[in-house]
Amino acid sequence: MNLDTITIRDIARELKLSVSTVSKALRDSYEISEKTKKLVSEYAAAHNYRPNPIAQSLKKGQSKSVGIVVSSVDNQFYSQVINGIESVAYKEGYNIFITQTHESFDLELKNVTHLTHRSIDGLLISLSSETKDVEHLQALHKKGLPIVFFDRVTDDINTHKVIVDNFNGAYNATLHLLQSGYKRIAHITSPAQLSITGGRLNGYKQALTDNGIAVDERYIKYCMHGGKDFDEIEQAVNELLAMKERPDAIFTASDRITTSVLSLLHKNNIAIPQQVALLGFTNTLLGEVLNPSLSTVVQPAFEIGKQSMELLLGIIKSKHPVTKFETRVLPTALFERNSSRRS
Amino acid sequence: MNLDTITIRDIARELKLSVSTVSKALRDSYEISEKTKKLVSEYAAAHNYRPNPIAQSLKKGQSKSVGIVVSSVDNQFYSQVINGIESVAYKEGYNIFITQTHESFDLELKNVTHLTHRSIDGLLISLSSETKDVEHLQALHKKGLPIVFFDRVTDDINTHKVIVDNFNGAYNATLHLLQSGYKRIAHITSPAQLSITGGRLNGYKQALTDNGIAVDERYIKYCMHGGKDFDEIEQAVNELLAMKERPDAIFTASDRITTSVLSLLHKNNIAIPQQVALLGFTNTLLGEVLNPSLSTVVQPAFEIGKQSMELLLGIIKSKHPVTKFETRVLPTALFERNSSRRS
DNA sequence: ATGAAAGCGCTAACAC
DNA sequence: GTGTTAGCGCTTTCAT
Repeated sequence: MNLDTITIRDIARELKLSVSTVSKALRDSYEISEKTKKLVSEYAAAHNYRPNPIAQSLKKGQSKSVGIVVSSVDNQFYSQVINGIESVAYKEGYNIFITQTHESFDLELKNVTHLTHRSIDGLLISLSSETKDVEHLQALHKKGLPIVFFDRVTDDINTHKVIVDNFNGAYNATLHLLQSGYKRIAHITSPAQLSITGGRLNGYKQALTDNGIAVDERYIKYCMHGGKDFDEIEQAVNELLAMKERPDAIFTASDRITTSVLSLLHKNNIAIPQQVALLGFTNTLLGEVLNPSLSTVVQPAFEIGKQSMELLLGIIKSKHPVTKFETRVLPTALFERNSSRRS
Repeated sequence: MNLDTITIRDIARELKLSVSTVSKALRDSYEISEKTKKLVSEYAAAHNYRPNPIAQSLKKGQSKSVGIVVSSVDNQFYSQVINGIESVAYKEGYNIFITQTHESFDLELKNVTHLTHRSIDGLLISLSSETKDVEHLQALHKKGLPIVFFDRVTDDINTHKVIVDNFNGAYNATLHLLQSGYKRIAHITSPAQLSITGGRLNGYKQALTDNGIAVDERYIKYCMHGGKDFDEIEQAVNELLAMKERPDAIFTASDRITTSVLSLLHKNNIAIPQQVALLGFTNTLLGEVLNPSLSTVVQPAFEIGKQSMELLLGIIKSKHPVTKFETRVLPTALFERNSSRRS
């Protein structure tokens, strides 16, 4: 739809000037007399002129917009990250476009393609849980599109990244469960190819071995769709509950998985933490008021978004190609509540 | 950024054809021979040609994109609505841009302006809680921008709307509290100017008077920022708790308010429902596992999004200006759980 | 200080 | 069946 009724051409015609003079006057060029500038800007204001950003983008190849790709905004962690991104974007006059992959590689590809073709100046992305191959992003990166990864990153592309200390977050969480007296600690996590999975898994394993407990692979369950499918989480929980040596605690590795496991334990009438304790990564604001109050590993989501956008703007605004990149690792916070109370 | 290295011009040069022939071949025009079409499309595929939608938009004044404006994606209701919108948008080849107002009129204006200037074909919007004047939308509507309102609508613009039956949702909720034995039922709601506020307030009042209970205005609290500010909700709760005739139940009118009130009652060590019962509008998936399990009025959020997008596409695709509009009113569902159990 | 004109990538009248 | 050309709204040399 073309809603901008008045164009630079209209102004030129009315004021008996050329389009270029009007364009320059509007952009406050030194070539134009103050008198003309005043004339033009007043006419423009009076007629509510707005430059057409589509035409500007086409011409300048720059859009003052950045794209965001997350798996789902229906997730406190990502919505908080987005708020952090917005906090710096708006301040700098950038607009953002939010898209969701729903953990699908195809949708990730589609969204990234659409965003880049609508001329974004940069991309902020957390990979879908299906994504194994990042060639689509590699290609864009090589063409010079500024990209910053957060949360779920890839080693295959050298650019800025903002993540949390997944290893220590998981280590401390598992340690807390051990210190609370739990011995058979299960772990339900995302697909192995996700960057976050490895760090959290290793932290969990290390805490066990450091405390003289052997890692039992039967206690480790992967949700291939990153928790998008309630069914796969249910299957994991059911398998754990059916074990002869049933785990006495579950450590969950992502937002959706954590809250879903809580629901499933309720559904199965499992007393928490008496029969099975629960502690997991989640940024829900409701930890305190869940039944029982939920022990959580919380990520500084707003800060992740803020720093990601700052780094992205650094690349966008840089005069020279950026070749030196950094990976920021932020700390997580452990909230010990009743779901992991000493049994 | 211009990332589309290969353009229609490049293809034309390589194949020794004109740009228009290539353009037509790509668009499968009847004027072009099969042989040429094949040649062009194969070359395009081989070189990963993608049309530049910016240029297409500029030319055609059409973008195959729609904009969404909600107060915050950090809200289960809106994120579910968005999923509903996406479900039909993707099927029809449309992309969506999500923006947030954070209940600010200024941000609403800014987002709407940005979206329309980036050439969207239509707008789906739920008003911010600050919005009293809809002139900015009125102007776009008059210029012919297809708009569909959902959730928080306005009477001042005649277009399609998708809402829920707020009156009956609130009536039935209040009735349930009355039937459970509660007598002094407070109501915490959004600002009075929001469309949803009136319906819910009236349903609440009607249920009281139908049951011989006089409406007491001191029991009705408005949160001027729609629950965005935790502080204003806290103040409302504190005022209610400090009353000599303290309410024995609270009926809350929106997602954020409901969960915040639950947190606040916990914080004040109020036994739910023994001291104060709680029931409210919310689309949280965690109702069952809250402490106590939370009685809720749930909206068909996905369906709201789906129908809104269908109606919007109806306007977009219509050959003639649409003048006959409808308002769809969907039912809410009441889930009776422990927070409103008979005391 | 101002204007003419080219061009961003594409589409579509209108030629040939 | 294919090519030429103008133009979407804007910016930007390059003239004047």
